[in-house]
Amino acid sequence: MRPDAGCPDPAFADRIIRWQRAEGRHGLPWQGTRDAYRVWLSEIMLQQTQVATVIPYYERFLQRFPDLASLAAASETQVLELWAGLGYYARGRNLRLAARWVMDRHGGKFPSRPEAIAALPGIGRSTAAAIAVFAFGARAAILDGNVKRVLARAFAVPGFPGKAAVQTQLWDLAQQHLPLEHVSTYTQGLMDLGSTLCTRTRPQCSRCPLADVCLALAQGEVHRYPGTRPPRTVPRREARFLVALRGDEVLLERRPSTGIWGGLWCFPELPMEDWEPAAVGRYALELSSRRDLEPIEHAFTHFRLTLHPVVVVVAAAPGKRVAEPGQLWLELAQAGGAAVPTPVRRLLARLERTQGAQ
DNA sequence: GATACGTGGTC
DNA sequence: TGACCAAGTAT
Repeated sequence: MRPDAGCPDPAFADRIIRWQRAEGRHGLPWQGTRDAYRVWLSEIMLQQTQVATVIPYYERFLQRFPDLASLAAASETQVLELWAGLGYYARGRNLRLAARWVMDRHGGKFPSRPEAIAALPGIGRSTAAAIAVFAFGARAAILDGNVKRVLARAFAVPGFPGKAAVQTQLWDLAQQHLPLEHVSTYTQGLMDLGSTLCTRTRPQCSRCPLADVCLALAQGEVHRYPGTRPPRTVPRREARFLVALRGDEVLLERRPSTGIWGGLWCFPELPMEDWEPAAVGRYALELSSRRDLEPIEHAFTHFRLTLHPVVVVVAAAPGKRVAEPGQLWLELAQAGGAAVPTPVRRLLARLERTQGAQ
């Protein structure tokens, strides 16, 4: 690699490129293609989500929606059925919206300039750069969790990367050290380094290609970088789930697109106290029996939720077979494939077992 | 600038 | 058990 004014230290990139070729990951399902649709899909699924979790979702999604046009033609619920369990459901909703945007405004051709890519919903600076690099061979810097950790250690950048000032420094470093050539190998190498050697706990510095130049290692303070998040108290919330059974069917309701589990189908949420009038009034149910289930604990990043399911058995009303808009009577046997969040899926599976046993 | 947004793995 | 966090973005 020849010296370059735009790259103050080509040797840094060189170490990573050589290491990636010899020791990096090469067989991941989204590698070995420059199909922008596949690259894009993988980058969205990989946001805040580990590789091992993504792989089966990625394969299933591609089988069902093999190209951008098929995704653009899908309903939101169809997309969310394949996203269910992966989390951060705005990613799935935005993926579909972006596909329609590309069909309508770019004639079905995925944009190649990072600025145009970043204009699509669900795509920020880092994801846009990753797509531009891997699908179009662009020269652009990414900054994901792996890269933040590698750069914070290599250049001993103090502070929590969630803070804007720290993040700005890391973006500058990422931009400055971009090589002129082999950008995709370099980019993949940075991520591979962060995920296999330069890990949060127990980094394997003895095998690291940056060991000679890493400032954190020279200080003997690798564990201090990157800075840790300031402590936060996790609030607790409670919610009551109405599990309405009618024969072998259960009532689900589509959640608003804002807020937790947006756009997914879920048990209707009722007030914790005095829930029966709401159940009767809002859902026009005639309750013939009721039974409390064991509370369910569900932990999110930003709060803890205790769910209190109450099972009510509803008389089959021949005149009311059709659900209201936004409501759905689903056969328990079909629950496994529905666009429902994980705790709902678990509860549906439990119901199917107990109902089937009766 | 701070917070909302999921789930599963790790220690 | 609980804290922390992973191929971040939107508001």
